[in-house]
Amino acid sequence: MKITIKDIAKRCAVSVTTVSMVMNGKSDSIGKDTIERVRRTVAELQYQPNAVARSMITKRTHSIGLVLPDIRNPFFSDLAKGVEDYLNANGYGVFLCNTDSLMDKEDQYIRLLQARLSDGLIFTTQNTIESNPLFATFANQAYPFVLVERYVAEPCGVPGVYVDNRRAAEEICTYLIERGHRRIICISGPLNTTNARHRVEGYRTALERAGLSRHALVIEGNYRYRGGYEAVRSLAAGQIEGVTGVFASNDLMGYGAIEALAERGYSVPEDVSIVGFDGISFPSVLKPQLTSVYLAARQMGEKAAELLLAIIEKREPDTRRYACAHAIVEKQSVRAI
Amino acid sequence: MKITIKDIAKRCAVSVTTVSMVMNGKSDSIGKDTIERVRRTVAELQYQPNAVARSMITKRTHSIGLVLPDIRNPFFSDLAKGVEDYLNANGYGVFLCNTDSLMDKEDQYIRLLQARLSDGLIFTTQNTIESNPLFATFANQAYPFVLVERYVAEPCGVPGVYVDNRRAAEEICTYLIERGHRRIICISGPLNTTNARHRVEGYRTALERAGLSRHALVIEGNYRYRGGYEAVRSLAAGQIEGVTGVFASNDLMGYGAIEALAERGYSVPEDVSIVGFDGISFPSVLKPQLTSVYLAARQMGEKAAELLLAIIEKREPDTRRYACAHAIVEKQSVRAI
DNA sequence: ATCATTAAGTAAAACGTTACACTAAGACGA
DNA sequence: TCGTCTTAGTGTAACGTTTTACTTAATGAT
Repeated sequence: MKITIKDIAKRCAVSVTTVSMVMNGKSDSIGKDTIERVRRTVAELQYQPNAVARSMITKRTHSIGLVLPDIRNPFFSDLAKGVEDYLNANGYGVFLCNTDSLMDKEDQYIRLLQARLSDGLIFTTQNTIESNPLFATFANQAYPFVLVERYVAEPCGVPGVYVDNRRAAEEICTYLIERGHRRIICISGPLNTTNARHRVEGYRTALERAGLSRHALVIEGNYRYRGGYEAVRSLAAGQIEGVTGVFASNDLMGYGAIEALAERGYSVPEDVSIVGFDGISFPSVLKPQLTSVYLAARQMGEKAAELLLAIIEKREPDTRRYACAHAIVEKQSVRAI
Repeated sequence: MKITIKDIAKRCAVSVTTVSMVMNGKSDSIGKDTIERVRRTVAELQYQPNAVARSMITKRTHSIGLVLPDIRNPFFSDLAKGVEDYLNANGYGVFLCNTDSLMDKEDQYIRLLQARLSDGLIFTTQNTIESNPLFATFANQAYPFVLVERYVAEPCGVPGVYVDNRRAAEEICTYLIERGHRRIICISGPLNTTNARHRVEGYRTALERAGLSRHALVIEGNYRYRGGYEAVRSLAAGQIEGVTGVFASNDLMGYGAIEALAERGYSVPEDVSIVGFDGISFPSVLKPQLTSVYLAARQMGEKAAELLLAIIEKREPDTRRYACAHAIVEKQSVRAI
């Protein structure tokens, strides 16, 4: 039999209220010796308050949900580590939810978490957030949640941690242009996500400014290794002819592109230069690694966790948005021509 | 106001019992039309049973804890994905707990999970499990848990998913020996963990059989990139002279070793061959990747989850141990001499 | 006409806490 | 002596379910 607060109360010949107060540090009006007696009994019987019963009253579970496409993507495992570190340090637990970028798995998870056990949600889904009807539900119920690296149409005022994808993409593409590249193609993320669209916009802006718009070519990918590989394979000979630069909307696709390029006889960076986006890191002896826009996934996770906790603890909605800095990190995938 | 079972009952003019029964499919003795009426009202008001209240009675939270050193290590994120996929498909949630290989963080987490919200635990900690007093606690309370890739002294009969580390290590070292290597050193994991010790034993056995014991040299690492790097740096010139083979107890350390070797002027695999252990995977265009013992982390996770669920659902202890297959996968880090 | 059986429910206890509104006893000042 | 304060608590409702044992009305068999 699991031991309960009543057992402690009985042993100490006090009321359960007293024990509860001692346990929760609300012992202003409890005598020194009583406190001591309760403490000793608790230690002796190894009493642990039943958190479920406590949640029943407090309406708090001290756990939150982290919804992301796939923990195996280093970007997300970094992010998850940031979230978990921050929340753990603050007494919260983290529910891990991989959606595999599937809309229904995502919906299912959200409902589950909301109904079940979580005080809030951190969201990094790949899906088109704008169209998700659950958003309205959240807003109505004032259910705390924070977005990471995903946008929603402005009117919503959804709190979150964001990157200036337009600008970052423009910068990294300009970086290629400054190194003499003229024909640059873009492998984008799923175009139903706002962040993918913004990255494409940045790409277009950079080309436009340099008067290279006529060479613009966007191939839609899926943010996966295989997607980058397929994107390059799908190119007609005429489309790839003369291309010296590739902008991949995330690093994983960039690596996939390198593989497909190699199969077609182009080596990186000798024949074609590639830049990526998100800056996931691998053991540094592995080569070639992508020159990329580094996104500080871990810090983003920490910031998101901080924001969510603030919302949960204030018990009122918040619409803050944190911009997350980005920086170009040079590796071995670009050659100046 | 969150809507409750009472609201539904009132609207339908039935008792809460009836609603509860309909919700839980125990509707053998409820009329067709009543069921229909309740269902419609539930859908209409978007009622979701409060899982905390339910847990109060059923003593089940339908969530489990996954305790591991660091989700950013690809071995663990693969494993986590396996765990999560299986459990999610079976209606369970997963609490993610990174211990950073710190004993106190681990203890803290275990207590938290046990008291709080989880029906069981999956354990992949780096720590010396044998000495953890919590083990006794588990056994006494019959708290369901499963170990993955960690051993405990036999008498305990702890259920889990295991690899035959001795044999696998012996095999991969023999693989090196067969390719002509004579002077092979070993970078081990923390020697207070059983799996690290077993891998060292396998290494020693392989050398012994080939009559090479006099060349045996074990340097203790920590299963991290940096640890492998430092291990090689710590070698005296005389110790590294003539070495042509390195057995790293996990891949991350193997990559770290490559970096340190490069700094000392040895290239892999031309001057020194390296084999790893666990077979974590990176985008395949990155080179050189380690020839390693592939461990099927994801399947191990799935199997562990399956085992845990079986234990939880049977409500009785289990001592099954699953052996997990291993296989040598050849990449680019070994040269025959 | 009576009894047993079945179908369709219901009332209330229980789960283990916390929160709220009380109280009893003593001290202190006037 | 009375009234007020303070100290050190206490009793009980409430949280939202599930579970158990019970009820009622209709039906069918004898």
